[in-house]
Amino acid sequence: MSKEDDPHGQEKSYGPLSAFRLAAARTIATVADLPEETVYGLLESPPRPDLGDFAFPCFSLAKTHRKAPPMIAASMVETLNASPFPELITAAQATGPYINISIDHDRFCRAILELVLAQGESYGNLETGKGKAVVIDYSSPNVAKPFGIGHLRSTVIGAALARIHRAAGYEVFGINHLGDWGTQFGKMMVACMRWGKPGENDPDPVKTMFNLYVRFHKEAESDPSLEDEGRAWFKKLEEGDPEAHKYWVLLSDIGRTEFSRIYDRLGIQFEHFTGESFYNDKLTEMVDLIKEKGLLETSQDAQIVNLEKWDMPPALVKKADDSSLYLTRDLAALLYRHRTFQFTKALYVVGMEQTLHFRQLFKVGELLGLDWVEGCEHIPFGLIRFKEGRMSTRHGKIIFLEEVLDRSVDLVQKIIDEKNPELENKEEVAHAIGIGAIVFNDLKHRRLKDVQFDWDEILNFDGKTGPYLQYSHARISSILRRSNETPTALPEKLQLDLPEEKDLVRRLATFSRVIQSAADESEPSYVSTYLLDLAEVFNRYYNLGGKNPANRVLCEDQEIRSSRLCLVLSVKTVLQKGLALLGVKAPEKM
RNA sequence: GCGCCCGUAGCUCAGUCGGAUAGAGCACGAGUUUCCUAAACUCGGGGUCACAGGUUCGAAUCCUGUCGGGCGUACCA
Repeated sequence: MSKEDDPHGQEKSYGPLSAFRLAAARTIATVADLPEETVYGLLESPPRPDLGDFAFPCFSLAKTHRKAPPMIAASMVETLNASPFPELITAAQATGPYINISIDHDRFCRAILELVLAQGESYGNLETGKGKAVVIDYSSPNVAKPFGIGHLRSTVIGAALARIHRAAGYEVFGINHLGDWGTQFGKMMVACMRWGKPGENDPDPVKTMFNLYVRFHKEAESDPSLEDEGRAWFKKLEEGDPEAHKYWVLLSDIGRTEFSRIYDRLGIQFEHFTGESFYNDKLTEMVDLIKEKGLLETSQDAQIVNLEKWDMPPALVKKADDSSLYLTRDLAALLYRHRTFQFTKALYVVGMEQTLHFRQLFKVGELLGLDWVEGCEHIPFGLIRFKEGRMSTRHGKIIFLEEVLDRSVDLVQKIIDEKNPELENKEEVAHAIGIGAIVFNDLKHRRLKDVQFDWDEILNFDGKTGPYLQYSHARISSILRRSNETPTALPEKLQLDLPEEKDLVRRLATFSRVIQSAADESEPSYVSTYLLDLAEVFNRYYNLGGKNPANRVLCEDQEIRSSRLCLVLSVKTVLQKGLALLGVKAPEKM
């Protein structure tokens, strides 16, 4: 219960809501005979908005008061009602074991909407990360393989985390730790030499590489000497063999070109595009350091760090043939990154199957006495699987990301032609929605869950999807266009009396907290879920106008109309901002 | 074998630092458009929160065990 020791910190994290929460806590504290901070920490949200804005559970008082919680609640509310409420508080009522506090609705709406209108797209931003640098290693595809749907996860989760951390005030360095080094490169060289490398005029060099990759692994099953040959060529590459280097340039260029095109489509930019090869000249220093600390051992001709004490298999630093491994390069990268960026946090957005690798990596860092390794964290995520089982590039069982994007955009194109054929810049919108649907689909579930690839589901644009959010945004844009006015300030008297309106404002108020927890837990889906809830309330609200024109935003009464315009503009701002955090565009029309 | 992750409606999931009647979407059935974009909205059926113990005033949530699925477990990344 040490959380309550820091009311200031909490005040910050509740954002614009904190003043009201504090007032509620103060109110309860007077009758509960508890410190204000304790009450502040215990406050909950009632399950239904009509019950009130803050709920105080009386269970914990049962022992000291020697009474049943509902009776405590009732008698405390009686006391509260006997004298006038403090500022910002309008009502207290006992419902079972809870005291529900209602806050000053007008002041609340005014405070929130004023803030959103004033801050615009920076609404929700925090300063918790101010002065801190965070390094995010994400996407990091293997150059020798095509970009499959499986790579989408690291890419979009990492990109979202980069934006979310920026919104939380951090300085972010996104790094694409391209897999452009390692044994698999030697294997690709062997494949090229045996079966022909992608030529200069190859229309689809990626496809050619993919075929070579699959063929190599198929033939290696019956001829294991291929593997040895691959390892030998990688060793040559590391030793600076010119022929090996030539192949390396050819292959990594093909990969880089392909990936750049995909990142463009996804709207992702990296601060650093430094692959594993970048650390080739930094490996010696790393190995020397390990040796210096007396951690290096020779085992079965390989150089290792023994991690038996920590119930882990040994960390392999050098292979028997003295060439480097994934871990060697990651250790070098770790050192380099801290030196270069002085990070407080370093996130590795890499699949869950590599958990052991990162445990070993961080443990070796710790053994080397690098105390800052504490700030390093593996951010794992679940696999994308077929219904029939695992995807495997080696066996050619893969779905290309570009195919998914293409099909999605095509389908959106068709839907637009059907629903809104007059739409200008159709292609641009189709791109925004088609890509957005795929990206959002990947970010709407909690990271750790395995996801099953299903064409029907990924190309479904109804319900809890990216297009649903974009559609809500477009609806608001349409209202604002028709209104012929852009609200810049709140009207004298803010009139938002529908329960849906209050609900919307309440949700707007929690946006910064959502960003905070998404950053703290590296969980972009918090933002997705939040946006879906917000849009759902908005759409319900919007549909009220279908039955009764007085409930429309663009209603007769000028004052109500202005109030509602401010509200929906705020909702639009948050939708747009939230989608932007996830890497999804929000078109004005669709 | 051991380690990590997951198990909530037919399907996909939210809810998980314990709290009020376990919520959505998809699919299925029935409705809503002379009126702010029907990619929307409303209503309906549908649940032993994998199972068994334990802690607690209170457990989908915490602990232990069992079962089921996934991943990993030295020269791949």
